[in-house]
Amino acid sequence: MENPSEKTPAWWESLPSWLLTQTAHHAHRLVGDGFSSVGARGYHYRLLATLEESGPASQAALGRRSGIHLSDMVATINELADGKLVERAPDPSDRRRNVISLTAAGKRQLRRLEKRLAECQDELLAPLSPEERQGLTELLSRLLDHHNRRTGTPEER
Amino acid sequence: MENPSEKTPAWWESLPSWLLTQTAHHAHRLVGDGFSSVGARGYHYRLLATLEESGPASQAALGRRSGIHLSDMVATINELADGKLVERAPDPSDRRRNVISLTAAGKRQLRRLEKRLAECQDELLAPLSPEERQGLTELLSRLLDHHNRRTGTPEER
DNA sequence: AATGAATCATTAGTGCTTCCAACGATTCGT
DNA sequence: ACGAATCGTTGGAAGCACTAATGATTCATT
Repeated sequence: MENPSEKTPAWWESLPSWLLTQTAHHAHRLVGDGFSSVGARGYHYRLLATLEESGPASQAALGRRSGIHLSDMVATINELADGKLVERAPDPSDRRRNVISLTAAGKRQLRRLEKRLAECQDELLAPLSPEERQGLTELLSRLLDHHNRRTGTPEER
Repeated sequence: MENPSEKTPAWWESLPSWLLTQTAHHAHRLVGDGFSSVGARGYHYRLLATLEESGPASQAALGRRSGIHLSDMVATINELADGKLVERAPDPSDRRRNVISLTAAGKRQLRRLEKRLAECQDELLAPLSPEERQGLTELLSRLLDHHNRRTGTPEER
């Protein structure tokens, strides 16, 4: 949707689902640009952040904790390992597994990404007052929780 | 993100950009399912709705008004024309153009889609009170407006 | 201990939406 | 009449999420 130049008073533009997806599109673009300005993308950040807070772990475990699909972990780790941000070593205690761990460079990259991310939040919410920001966050949390319960985390197993 | 089964207390999950994109993901899924239950998708709805409120027009004009990229209009119109929901006729006054118009069947389909769409809004906002729904809508509108001004509608020409 | 079930890493491929680049054909501006 | 702009079309890219299949390894049950 690069060019809504001609007056576009489409009535559907006031639907919550539209407002939500379009605003999210802007958010996604902001964050994506922020990440790519340091040569990364969303999956990279999520994996690095998960690694820091879980410590070294197998790809499958990291996938579960970060919400990244097993099959996408492979490429993500490959890319990060190419840049020496992450290390992949076989697990001696379980030869099916690789143990992934964060390098010092990876930690530095993570700091950069966190900084960008914080800037993006501010840019995203620029027109809102602090109270409004908190209100929005709370409403969205409730919605997300509700829908995650219904579909996302089926409490499986 | 099908499987966040293992406790996933990732701290980034409280960031507005995350809440926004994830909630939007649910919204998108809800609406997409609603549409596909009558054999359509988002672009179909947007084009049909735009056609009804603008009347017959060229593909380029419809693209501008609906926010659908020129290159995506082709496939969208092909699909709708296959189902006789829309008609594509050469414009005698400008041989570069096609004139696209809505058929009776297209109008009926539009009514169906609007119905689904309304149902989806309700499902999407289920956990919120009427006041909260309005508050959310207003906050999102402000955000969207702000960002559209900065990037979306460059007031070009 | 043996066997079937589950887990792990990997490859390959799908879908959706948005966008870009390029192309001929046609029309417009000057 | 000329170059510039517009129109339709094709083909491709990216990001995110997900599906299916495979071989290797480990686990759980009898």
